[in-house]
Amino acid sequence: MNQLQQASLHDLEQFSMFEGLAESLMNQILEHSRLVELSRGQALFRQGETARNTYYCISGQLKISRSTRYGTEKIVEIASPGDNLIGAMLFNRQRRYSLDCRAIKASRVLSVDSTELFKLLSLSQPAYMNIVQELSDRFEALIDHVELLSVDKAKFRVAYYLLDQYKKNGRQDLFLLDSSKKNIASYLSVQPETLSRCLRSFKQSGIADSHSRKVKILDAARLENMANGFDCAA
Amino acid sequence: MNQLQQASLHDLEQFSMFEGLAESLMNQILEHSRLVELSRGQALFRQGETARNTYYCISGQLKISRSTRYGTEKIVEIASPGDNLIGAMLFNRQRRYSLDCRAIKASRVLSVDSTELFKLLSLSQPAYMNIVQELSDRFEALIDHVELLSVDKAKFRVAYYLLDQYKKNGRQDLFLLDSSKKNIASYLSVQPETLSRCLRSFKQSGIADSHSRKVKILDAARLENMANGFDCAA
DNA sequence: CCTCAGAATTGACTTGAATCAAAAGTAAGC
DNA sequence: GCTTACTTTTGATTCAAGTCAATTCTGAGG
Repeated sequence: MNQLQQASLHDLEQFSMFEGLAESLMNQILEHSRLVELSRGQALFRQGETARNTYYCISGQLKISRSTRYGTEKIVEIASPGDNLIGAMLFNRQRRYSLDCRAIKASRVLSVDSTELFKLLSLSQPAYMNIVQELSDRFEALIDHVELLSVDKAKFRVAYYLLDQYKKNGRQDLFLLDSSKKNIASYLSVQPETLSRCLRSFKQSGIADSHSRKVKILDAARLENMANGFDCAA
Repeated sequence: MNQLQQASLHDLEQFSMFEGLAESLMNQILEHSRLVELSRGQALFRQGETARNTYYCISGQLKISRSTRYGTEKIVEIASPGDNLIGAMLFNRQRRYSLDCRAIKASRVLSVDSTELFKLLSLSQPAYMNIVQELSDRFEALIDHVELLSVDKAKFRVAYYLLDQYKKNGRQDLFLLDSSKKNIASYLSVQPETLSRCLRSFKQSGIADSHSRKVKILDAARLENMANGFDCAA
């Protein structure tokens, strides 16, 4: 975990949490910020550790996961540039990280001292709204994930995921999966074998073609049906 | 949905979100509060509706659930007196409720105008910390729930739930389930039949006895093992 | 450009939870 | 206290997903 030079205003500006803040405040935040570089596979923080810093992904990709009491790893989110690392944004009573964070690719991360950050943000009305907004949005995304996990059919979950990625890529027929299938399987709480078989089944029934990380949506309407739990026959 | 008289300071004081606030602020909040009474089965709000109010459970019991796109209902939380109704606490970008809320028993609820509440709370440093704290805690509880749902063995989920209830009841051997088994099954994302069979299996293997809502923990150590994914043979 | 560990696929098999159906038990509201 | 609707239990069956094992593929790093 390599520490770099001081962060710049430009680094801060790309995160919605810092939107609309006075420049003087931004500069104060900057004083408690630094950039951190991670190589592939390196851990940024582990669940249970004292939560000293709040992190934001500048470049690369990181996975945020829970080490379950069953010894397995459940990926809760795959963070890309522009995302804040949710595991580190929370202020639980014990001031400990409740999730693991590890770089999937070589990554650069903005690190801000949590105590100082909250002290500064609490002085500013827009900053306060940003935090509440961010937490609310994250909460809501997690509720959506709970809904997804409550569906017992793997095919529906995979369809929903593909549809989601399709929408995120501006409904381009052709796009790339944002992570390895192993990670996606963990995110969807299915086994990699099951994900593989689902994708094959989509290929056979002409819904979506896939090869390594490339995905081609062939029939968006049917994919949508599948994601909504219809079209069980496919 | 019957509207009652003005709420009192005493009604507000039992919620952690209002802890440590100046009395003048509390009185201002009170001006935008009212009490609402619900009979069994009545809806308080539905997902998609404009989120005008923030609600707190004073008495009774309410279920907070997501109507899934598969047409099923997934209970996210069962709220008891002292809980705020999480579905109504969020400020998502669309200002809409993202969950359903319905009374399980006849209930009394404190309703506060969201816009005014946030305006008032944002002026106070302790109030700001309370909100962030509350959201963080809720988020973390939801992460725990995601971990639970990621376990595919129903027996482990049920064991975890029983253990959780056991702890919440001060490790008393004998306690009552806080809701119907149908609701608990929905919360655990299993079918009622499966829950029933799990409980029977615990009875047969001498881990926990149960009869209607009464539960008696017979072997807490084995229950803990089961909740942690061991003791598969039982 | 090669090498090699990890990722992905595929097949065979097992298991456990969903589903359907029917009976028994509860408790809410009159 | 009765009635009735709903909840819970139980059994039989089905089928989807996990598991295990073996092979192929891929891409990260030297």
